[in-house]
This record gives sequence, C-alpha cells and structure tokens, in this order.
Amino acid sequence: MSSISALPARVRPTQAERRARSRGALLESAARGLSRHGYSNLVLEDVAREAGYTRGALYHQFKDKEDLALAVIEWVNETWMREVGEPAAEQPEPVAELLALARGHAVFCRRDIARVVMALRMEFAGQDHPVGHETERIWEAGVKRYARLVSAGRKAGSIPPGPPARAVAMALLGALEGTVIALAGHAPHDELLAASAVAGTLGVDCSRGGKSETEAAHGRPQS
Amino acid sequence: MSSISALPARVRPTQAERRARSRGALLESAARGLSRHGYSNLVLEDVAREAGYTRGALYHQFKDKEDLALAVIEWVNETWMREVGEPAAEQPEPVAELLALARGHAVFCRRDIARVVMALRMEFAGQDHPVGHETERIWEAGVKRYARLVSAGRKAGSIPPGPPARAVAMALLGALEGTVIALAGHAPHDELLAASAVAGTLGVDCSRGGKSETEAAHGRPQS
DNA sequence: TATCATACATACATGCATGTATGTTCTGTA
DNA sequence: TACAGAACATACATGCATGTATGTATGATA
Repeated sequence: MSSISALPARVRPTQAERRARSRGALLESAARGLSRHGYSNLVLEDVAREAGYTRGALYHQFKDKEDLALAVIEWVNETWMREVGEPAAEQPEPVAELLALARGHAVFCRRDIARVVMALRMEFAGQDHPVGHETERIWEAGVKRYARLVSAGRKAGSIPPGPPARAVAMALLGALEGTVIALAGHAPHDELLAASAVAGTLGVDCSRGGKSETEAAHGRPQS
Repeated sequence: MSSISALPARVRPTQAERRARSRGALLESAARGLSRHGYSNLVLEDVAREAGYTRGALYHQFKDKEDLALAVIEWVNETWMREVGEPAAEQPEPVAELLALARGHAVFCRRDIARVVMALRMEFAGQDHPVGHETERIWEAGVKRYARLVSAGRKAGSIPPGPPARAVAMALLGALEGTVIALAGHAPHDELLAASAVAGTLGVDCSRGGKSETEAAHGRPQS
C-alpha cells in the first residue's frame, strides 16, 4: 500500500541539495553570530550547533574562520544590493535616491544580520586583516556612491553647498548606520528617523511626512 | 637662613606619585587599546608595554581585565562629563543644548579614546556582562537626558512633533555617534556635520552656517 | 640602619578556541 | 552489489591569553 509513485521520490536529497542546505544554514547562523558577538568572540562550535551541525560540517564547507566570515560578508552584501541598493537606484533624483537608501537600509537592518558589516568594520578598523579589508571595500563603495549623489544633487541645486562631498558622504553613512543600530527593532520609527538624519546631514528639508517603504509596499500604513 | 625644609626634595618620587603615574599611563594605554581593538581583542601585555610596564604592574593596579575596562569606562565618562556634558548644560534652550552636545561630542571624539564606550557597547550588546551593563548604563543616561530635552523643546515649540521622545533620543545618540566615528580625524567638518545630523533628526532647520539659537527659538510649524 | 610594605618584573599553570586528523554514514555510479 | 567519494561527526594537538605565584628593587618608618 505504500504509494511510492506519486511524487518524484524526494525521500533522499541529492548531495548538491545537502551541501547547499547545510551551507545556507551555516551562513545564516554565522551571520547572526557575527552581528551579535563580532568576529573574535564568535565561537564556531556555537555557530555549527545553532545550525544543527558540528564543527566538522563547518570545516568541510569553509576553509577556516576567516573564509566563513568572508562568505558571510559577501552573502549579506549581495542581499543588501538586491533589496536596497538596486531598488534605490531607480529613483530619478539624487535626493530621492539618498532618502530611498536611508529608508531601505533601515528596513533592511530590522533583521539582525544587517549589523554584520558595521560590527566587523568597527572591530577591524585600522587593522591589516582580510576581513577588515573586505568590509572597508564595501564601506568605500558606499562612500563613493553617496558622494556621487551628493555632487549630482548640488549641481542640480537640490542639495545646498557645504563640506566636501566625500566628507558629507561619510557622515551620511555614519549617521545612517548609527541611527538604525540605535533603533534596532523599533519599527516603524527607524525608517522615518533614518531619513531625517540623512536629510539633516544633507541640509535639505527632511519632509517628515514622506511615505514609508513598508507603507508603500503594502499600500497602506502598517498596523 | 635657607632652611633645608623649604622644598620637599623632589629627587625621588613618592610612592603615591609612582602609583598615580603608572595607573594613569596604564589607563590611557588601555583606553587607546579598547577603542582600537575592543575588549576581547585587547591584549594586556600590549597595554602594559605601550605604557612602559609589564603585565605585573597592571595586575598590581587592577584586579583583572574586567576591572581595568570598568576603570577606563569610568575615566572616559568623567572626562566626557567635564568637557562636554556640563558645558552644554549651561545652554538656556533645549535645542541649543542638544546642538552644543553634538558639537562638543564631535570635538571630544577627535581623540581616539572617545570611541571606547561606543565600541564596548556594540561588543557587549545583548550580553550579560558587567562591562556591557556599565556601557548600557551610560547609554541609558544619555538617552534619558536627550529625551528630556526633546520633550522640553517640543513643549516650548522649538522642536516639531514627531515620534516618541525616547525613540528620537536614541536616534539622536546613534546618529551622533555614527557621524563622529565615520568622520574620525576629519576636522573641522565633523563638528558641523554632527550638528546637522542632530538637527535633521530633531526636525529643526539646521541653519548650516551660523548660530541657530535665535532661529531655533522661534520654532517652526510642522512641514 | 634595620625592617616592612609597596611597586613592579619574571615564571608558571590553566582554560579555551582553533585547526587537523581520523572515523562513520550516506549518495552516486558501475 | 560493490566501490569511490562526499557529507558529516569525533578525537586529538597546538597556540595564545589570562590569571597566579614567586622574586626583586624601591620608598616609608622605626
């Protein structure tokens, strides 16, 4: 009576699926651990256990702790690009794109994994370490993007003159990161206040009443 | 007539002076180390060496690593209070005090030791550790002070309505810390941009160039 | 001057996390 | 079915930082 025929016999997972599944679970667990404990405080045995494995599985998928951290960074950065960076790039105006980045980043950072890059950047600041270099590279890319937008906005007249665009860009990123970290888990105010901080740093009127991203996504204010 | 007892023969330092001198050197070295490497990455042998001593001197002055960190926190906090907190309290208007805090904190953070509290707060966030509790206590005191000022400013009409005062206060602290860390060593723009971020989060016109006290006192209807 | 306590330096012991080596179960293929 | 290799688990070895115990020199006190 055992009906084996109906579905394509998913009783045994293929090895590629096993590998991908365990790798994903380990990456997610490591991301949580990194954002909570940082790099040197991260205990690989805890990472593996929270993912449902042991350190053996971890060392089978990743060369060492550093390799794991770099993979986490790449994974988080790709997720950020897809969910925040690329959508914001569709805004026609520099100021609109900057505010979209702020709101999107705030929403993104409601998941604890988002603190990874910020935490690692602080931990390895001024150090000569591959993980530090990678986080610095991502940060520098952000600074460049923000600086380009600031310059464009000033040329268009939508952003008043002020300190050098690069300094403003660094301040923007810093204020944004600081705001969303301080407000972690305090939705929905995180989105509004992140946009306000960015607007203030830019020197533009913040237009407090702008529609929130969650609001826009759901079509109505969240309850 | 020149008596022998005129000057206390300063050829040999008294033991109290020795103790105070070495303790100060160790505290300063530890503060630098903590702001650069965090707590768990801090190597006590390096701390002692940079101060001109060995670990023996350190363990003679402080019970253990935790005791050293707590002493550093207390020392930094006292310095901050004297140089930033108390001078800003003399401002008559809430908005002026908030902006004075922002500018003063930016100047204060030009010394690398200022990152200590922020770095430790991030490292021990959500942990059950005495160092984390102490940094959290300092943070909470800051939030309370900022929230009080926000409420007072709103009652006076110089700060427009918005999210709850406590949420705004946390955002203010986060944006301020993030800005000054991102702009570490980029004087003089750090001061201006820190004030701008705070003004933006508050929702007041930041008036980039000059003193904003008079304008902020008039207040502004909600945009 | 003799003695003690303090301010340090040196030497030793411990724990903990990483990395590696080995063993076991499962999957793909002949 | 048999075998090769991947996906893991277990066991072992190493390094490194902390903390403690011990030793030494300097200032205080009689």
